[in-house]
Order: sequence, then structure tokens, then C-alpha cells
Amino acid sequence: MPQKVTDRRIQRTRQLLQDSLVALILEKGYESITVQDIIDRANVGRSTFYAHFQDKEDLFLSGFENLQSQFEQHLLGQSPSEINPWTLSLVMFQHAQEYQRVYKALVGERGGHTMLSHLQRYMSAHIGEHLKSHLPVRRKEQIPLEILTLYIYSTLTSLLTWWLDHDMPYPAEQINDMFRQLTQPTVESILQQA
Amino acid sequence: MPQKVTDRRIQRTRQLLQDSLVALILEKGYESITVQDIIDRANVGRSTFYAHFQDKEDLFLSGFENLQSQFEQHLLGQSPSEINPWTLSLVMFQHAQEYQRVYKALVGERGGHTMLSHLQRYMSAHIGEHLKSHLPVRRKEQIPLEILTLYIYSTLTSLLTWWLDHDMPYPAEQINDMFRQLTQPTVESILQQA
DNA sequence: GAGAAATCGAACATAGTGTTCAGAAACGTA
DNA sequence: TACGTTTCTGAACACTATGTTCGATTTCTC
Repeated sequence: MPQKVTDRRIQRTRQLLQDSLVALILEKGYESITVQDIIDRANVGRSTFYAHFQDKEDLFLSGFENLQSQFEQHLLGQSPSEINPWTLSLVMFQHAQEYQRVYKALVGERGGHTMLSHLQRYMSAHIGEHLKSHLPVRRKEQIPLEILTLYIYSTLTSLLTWWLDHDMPYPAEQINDMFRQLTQPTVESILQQA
Repeated sequence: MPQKVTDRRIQRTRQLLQDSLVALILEKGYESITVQDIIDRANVGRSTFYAHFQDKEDLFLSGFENLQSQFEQHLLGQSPSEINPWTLSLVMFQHAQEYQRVYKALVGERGGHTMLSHLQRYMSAHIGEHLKSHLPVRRKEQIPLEILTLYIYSTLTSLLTWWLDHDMPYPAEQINDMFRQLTQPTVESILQQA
């Protein structure tokens, strides 16, 4: 049973802190930021910071979780006819295009590597799901599913961070097409091994 | 003009510190290690540590550089008939197999991500070199060379760290074969676009 | 054993973390 | 407007880790 306005106040403080962190990451990189930097930028008292978040990493992750649930909303709104790794990736690149700043801070090179393991769990689940459903019943187990999933995931994230760190020199559709050209032939050839 | 024996003493201390760091990384991960942990383990005085290395990261990198120059020795010793990304990768997997502990500590998941950018510069140079020499004079610039290089590099490193973190469930030749199966079709199809 | 080089470790200054708490400010209600 | 509640403030504090300094000590060389 949420209170009406005090909640809004809390929300505003959290947002302020998250925004400050994003700005600071883009300026000087995650590692070198101190809690003092963050609260100075946000004009928030020290104890307030610790009332909301355990530490810097907690703040970072809360922003990341925001982004993730927002992405899920976005995904539902788009609802591509079929969900496979390449429609999923397209939605992701488009979403990143729309929220450049936040993406670049949280997922890009300067953002530390904190979020990689979280993103990995999330995306790998989707990718693995798709692969499993397309798997021939009996295939030569030359390349295990786990590795194939890892392969797709690592290609996707390396493209994403490259794209963000180079300030998106291509539109989302084009970088996604590169992703498809890079991975689809391999995936199909492997899935079709009977 | 290096001195004879005192040099050996210095070398011993450096080695001790590097070994301690490796052991500690495998135990508790790079991030949570303090300088105190390292010198306690190595039985080395605090000021001695700082006489040899600037900080924890410097020590880490010195170990990484050791490994790298050792790898180059190894590469010369093997001298595959042709150096392409897949012979290079084989030598690398074999080298990693031989020096499991160090590789796992410095390149694996627990090793922080410090070395990724260094490894990237090194491997990408080799990979890009090979690709450039096999490039058709005029090709459709759908996928720039930089991205193709990144693709190969990221697949290689994600396989390598996965392999290390899972305690090498396959021999080097087999994991390298997976690497080839994953990347070769894509690379060839793209290089042959006239 | 004398001299040089390397190591030791205690002491220190500095910087960042996370907690506490009394007072101030903002808000909701009536 | 006045009241109580919630949230925010910021100074003070204890704590942990960093990196430096320097005189004492060990180790090696000849």
C-alpha cells in the first residue's frame, strides 16, 4: 500500500542519484567515482545516499535494473512476430539508440564491467531458450548448446559496447544486420547438423 | 649492463609477489585483494612491495606482460606454417593448457577485467593483419574490418575465459576446433564478398 | 669482515567508506 | 495556518586501505 507523495519524493531522490552517477560515468569512468562525487553532483546529503543504497555498486545496479525492466516494456510494445536472437537484438539496439546516454554509461566501456554478468544471465536465457527449441533431436554434440549461447551473447555484447563507445555510427537496424550476418550462418549450419 | 646476483634477488622478490597475487586471485578474486594480503602471503615488507610496483594493478600487469612474452616465445617455438587466426588461437589454447593456473588467474573471470584491453590490443593486431592481407581489393563495405576483427577477438576471448573458468573440460585442440567452427564460415563468406 | 644493495617494518599522512544522530526542511491533513 | 510525520541534512566518528619515509637489519659480493 504505497503512500502517495512521499513515495514521489523518495523516487525523485533516487532518480537524482542515478542521473548523477550516469553523468559521472560518462565524464570520468565508473572506477574513479567516489560516493562524495555522486552526492555533491546530486546535492544530496551523505546519510541520504546510504539510506537509499548500500554503496556505489548498489546504485549502479538499481539503474541497470531500471533499464532492464524498461527494456522489457519496450519488448512487449514491439512484440515481434517471432522472438529469436535477431529480433531480440534488434529491439535491443533500437532501445539503446533511444536511451543512448544511459546505455553508454551502464553498458559501455566506461561503465566498469559490473553489469556484464547480469546482462549475461538475462540475455543468455532468451538465446538458450530459442536455440533449444530449434535443436534437432539428435545432433552431433560437437559444440554444446552452452557454448553456442555464449558465442551469440558475446558477439552481441561486443557489438553493442563497440557501437555505444563509438557513438553509434550506424542506425540500429544496420548494426543489427551486421550482427545477423556474423552469427546467423554459423548458427544455422550448426543447428542443422543431424 | 645488469648486475649478476642482486638482479637474481630482485627477480625472486618480484616472482614471489606475482605468485602470491595469482594464488590470491584464484582464492578470492582480484577485486577483494589488498596489498596487505599480497605481502603477507609473500612474506615481503610493505616498502619492498612499493619499491617494485606502483600498486596492485601494476603487479597484475607485470605478470600479464610476463605471460605475454612467454607466449611469444612459445609461438616462435611452434612456428606454424601459416599464421592465421586459427593457428594463432591453437597455440594460445595450448599455451593456456600448459600454464593453467596463471592463465586462469590473469585471464579468467576472477581476474578482474584489467587485462582485457591489453589482450585486445595484442590479439586484434594479429587478427586484423591477417584479415587485411586476405581482403579482396574491392569488397562491399557492409561489415568494416574493425568489426570483423572485434568479432573474432570477442569469440576467442569468451571461449578462452569460459574454458578456463570451467577447468578446461576439453583438450586445447578440441576447443580450438570449436572456435574454428564458429568463426571460419562467417569470416570466409564475408571475405569472399567481391 | 667491509661495503653495497636490498629488504624490513613501524610510523605517518591521506583518502575513502559507512554509521550515527540531532536538527532542519518538506509534505499532508485539517 | 498549524500540527505531526516523513524525509533529508551534514558534522562527527570509527574504520580500512593506500602509498611514503626512513633508520635498522639482512643478504650478497669480494
